[in-house]
Amino acid sequence: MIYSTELIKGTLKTIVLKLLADNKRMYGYEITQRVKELTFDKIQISEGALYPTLHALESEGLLVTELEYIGKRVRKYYSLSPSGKSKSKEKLSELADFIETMKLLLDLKVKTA
Amino acid sequence: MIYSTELIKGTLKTIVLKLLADNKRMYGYEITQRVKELTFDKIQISEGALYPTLHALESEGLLVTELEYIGKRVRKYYSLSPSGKSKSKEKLSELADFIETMKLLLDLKVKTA
DNA sequence: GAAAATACATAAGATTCCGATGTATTGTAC
DNA sequence: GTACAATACATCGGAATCTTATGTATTTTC
Repeated sequence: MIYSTELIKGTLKTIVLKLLADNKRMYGYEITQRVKELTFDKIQISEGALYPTLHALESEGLLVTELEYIGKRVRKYYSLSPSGKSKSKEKLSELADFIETMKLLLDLKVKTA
Repeated sequence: MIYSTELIKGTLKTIVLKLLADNKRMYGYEITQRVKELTFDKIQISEGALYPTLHALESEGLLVTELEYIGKRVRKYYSLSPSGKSKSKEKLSELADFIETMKLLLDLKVKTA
């Protein structure tokens, strides 16, 4: 199944913040691949969506960056700032709560972990 | 908790289709109130979002309407067309699947029903 | 050495929602 | 009996966010 794109909207920031909370630092391309992996290709983040989002999170002060050279190629690592860490927790609990609400609202059968 | 608006994006059509699948027919204002009720005020659908969505679903052939007069006031009832019924099921299972995927991706602790 | 993968980025356009505004009727509280 | 809240429809400008396409360049793989 491939999700209709509108469904994924609004969750991208939360996904990015969560991945960075778990992984100390990641670079953009790595994030797209990790999400693809973890979701068995069901969610594929386009670069046109990801990079603007990363830049936005950075300018909000939630992410900090460091450049690294792999050979001649630049790689830009992102990691959470202190405020990014608390924002990450905030966003995650919001999403968890939202999912609970949607389950109630829609009578969804969601399997237990 | 009030959800950040971006989180709700992309689920409105599914919510509407599900409510109509359960309730035979509903009118716009009723939908906003029902959602508010069912979610304990956590999700409040604005009219500026709902009415265009209803019109869109109607022009896609998923909904049919009938006008009714309550005193002098017009009320527009929406109900699912045959294709609306199958679309409703489709959208619901997609959302259920998406929620599963998000749980995996984000390690969310979601309570059992 | 050609193609695929890695790795960044921007930009035009589409979609979708928010917030405000508009109109009108009906119910309620004082 | 009248002001206010609730009911009930609707549209519109603007904001936000994503899609698709494009661009540049390096590195790996076949």
